[in-house]
Amino acid sequence: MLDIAVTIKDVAKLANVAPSTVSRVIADSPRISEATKRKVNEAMGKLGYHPNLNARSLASQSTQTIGLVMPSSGDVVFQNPFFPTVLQGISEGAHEKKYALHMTTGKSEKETLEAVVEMVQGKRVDGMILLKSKVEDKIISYLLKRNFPFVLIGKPYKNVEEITHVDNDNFRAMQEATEHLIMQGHHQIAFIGGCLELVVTVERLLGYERALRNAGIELKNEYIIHEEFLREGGQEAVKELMSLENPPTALVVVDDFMALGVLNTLDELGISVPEDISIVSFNNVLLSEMVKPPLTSVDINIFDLGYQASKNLIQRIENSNEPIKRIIIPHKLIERSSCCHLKNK
Amino acid sequence: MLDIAVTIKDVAKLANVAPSTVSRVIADSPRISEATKRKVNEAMGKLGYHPNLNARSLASQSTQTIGLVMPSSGDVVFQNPFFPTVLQGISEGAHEKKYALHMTTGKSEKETLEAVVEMVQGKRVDGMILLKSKVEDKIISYLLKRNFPFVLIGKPYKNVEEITHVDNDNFRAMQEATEHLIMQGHHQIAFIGGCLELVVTVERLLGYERALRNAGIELKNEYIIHEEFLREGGQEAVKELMSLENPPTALVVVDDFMALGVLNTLDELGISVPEDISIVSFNNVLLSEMVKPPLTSVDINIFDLGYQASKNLIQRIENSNEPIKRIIIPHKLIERSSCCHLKNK
DNA sequence: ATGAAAGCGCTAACAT
DNA sequence: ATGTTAGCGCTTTCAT
Repeated sequence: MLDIAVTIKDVAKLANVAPSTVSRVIADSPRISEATKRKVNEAMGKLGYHPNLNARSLASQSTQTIGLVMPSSGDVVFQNPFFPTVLQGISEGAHEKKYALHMTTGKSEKETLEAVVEMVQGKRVDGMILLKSKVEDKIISYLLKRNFPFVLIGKPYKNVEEITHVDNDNFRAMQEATEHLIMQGHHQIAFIGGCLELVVTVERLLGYERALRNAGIELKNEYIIHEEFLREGGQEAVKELMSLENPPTALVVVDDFMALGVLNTLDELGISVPEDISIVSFNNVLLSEMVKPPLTSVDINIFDLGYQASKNLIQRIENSNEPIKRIIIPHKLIERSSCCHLKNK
Repeated sequence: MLDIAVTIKDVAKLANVAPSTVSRVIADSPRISEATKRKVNEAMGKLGYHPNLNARSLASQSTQTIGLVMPSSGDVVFQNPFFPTVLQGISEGAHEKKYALHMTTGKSEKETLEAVVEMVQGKRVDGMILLKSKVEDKIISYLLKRNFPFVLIGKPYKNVEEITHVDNDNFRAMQEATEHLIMQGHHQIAFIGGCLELVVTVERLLGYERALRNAGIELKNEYIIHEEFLREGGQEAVKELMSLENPPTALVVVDDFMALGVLNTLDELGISVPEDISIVSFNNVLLSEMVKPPLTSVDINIFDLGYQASKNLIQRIENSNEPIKRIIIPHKLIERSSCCHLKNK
């Protein structure tokens, strides 16, 4: 590799100043005369100088970089537009403050923790963004113990008061989605959600239950389904659900992609949406308006989740007195054609 | 931030050896006695030592990191599973060799180039992966000029012999897709593709034309459409196409998401797939099997595109004599229900 | 097999 | 306003 490796010394020599002066010009220090600034800048231009960021990071103990752990290859989340969209938001927020992103993957929980330790203690990043919290989260414990800046996207399972996090009000979002169906006359509403170890699932389930209780509707266990699906497993679940003695007339589904799977299964069963059954789903990704019927979906503003995460992380990085925050990103029910009033029988 | 910053010196002191010895143990140098290795490892464990990677990078002139420029927020590619999937592949390949990823975004071409220069000259990365090549690509020129290791995903517009790239045989892939339709009796086949400035579009268009020519079918300009769509623009295009005097009986579409848009427009027009018109699309993302009708789609193995890119980049990084390569990832036509034999009239 | 010492290229006190 | 100098924490000759 061609590498003329121009250093600060070369610039200093050419401009006839000390290396520290060059350093100050780079940092745009106020106490350098305009004259020498010009002189130095000229020299930098001539030599095609670019600072060695490793050296800078080493000396200044800061990297202008945010760390991220990607979901591992096998993870379902990858099939889903959530990850790219939140990444886009994170990237945007970082870019605005001239921060870069540093990412690694972990295939197991153990590997993931190691990756985080390497980033943190290896001093590769100034802060971290966590994409989900697990019930007993070692990464969070680790970061908390070291008092290392991080923000969580989602709601922490514990230590809520000590963790800056950006999240939706998933409880209310789901409550409102359910109420939307109730107002359309539905009483038999089933819940189709993901893994119960994820805090978001728990919150939404609670919101669903609250809406039913408020309306004086009895909760039924058979109406609650947890599936990773996007795949076969879910089909069975839906079939069972629909062959109950009293099948639901409406469904809340926690993800548009899942909803698409449900849609297909219903179609196979000869059940039509929204005539026979109404559906509200979540995320409002592009897909939801392209599918048939277009899905009524709760927009949780995924991009903003990421954007606020990096923005607030950087604030915390640059000011260690920044208080712990909980940032709630607004959601909005987008009505399309997958719901309708229950026909009176 | 709590930071006890254990350094190599602390370990050395505790183990009663010189810092250089510790360094050798970390590098697992063969000329250190097993005894001291044990001693040093023990000391590292006791102190919770982790090497400072910036210091290491500075001293060793290597980062074990791969650079990447993300498509900017506005970019269409973000709406599409291509990016996350290829990223997943890249990440997997990097992870296997213990490389991390470093990413930034650029909002304009100028910013993007600056981001690359910062990574390269700032010595933040050992090599780069480029996600697309433009016709006159300044980034490629820059990397080539500096002789900096990089691999391109896609086909270079020029300097093909000097650039390691991983790509599909897009010409053949599209030729085969078109031939598939021809074998089903279709003669009136339209092409719906993206921006002509992307090399991939050009290649596929050529493959389409070749297939038609080989079959002695006349090419019609009205049958060729270029749209970014996923959105309104495309709808119009499809409507015009279908109101031609001789509308096509089959469509090749370069992307599953686009195909979904087309499907919707056709539905509005009361045209049914595959009865009235057949469709072959590209990418074979999860969506294509969930949509109705399930799409016949060319699987281009997006994950592998990314995986091979990082794998080969790392080979090049670790051995500067590694030859320039062209890696062709196989494609495969996955037949589903969006195509059928043309009914004889 | 191990130690001593000189950098890697930068920042930041401290001097002037 | 600018120069001098001492690190940041590691790797790597060169000694021994």
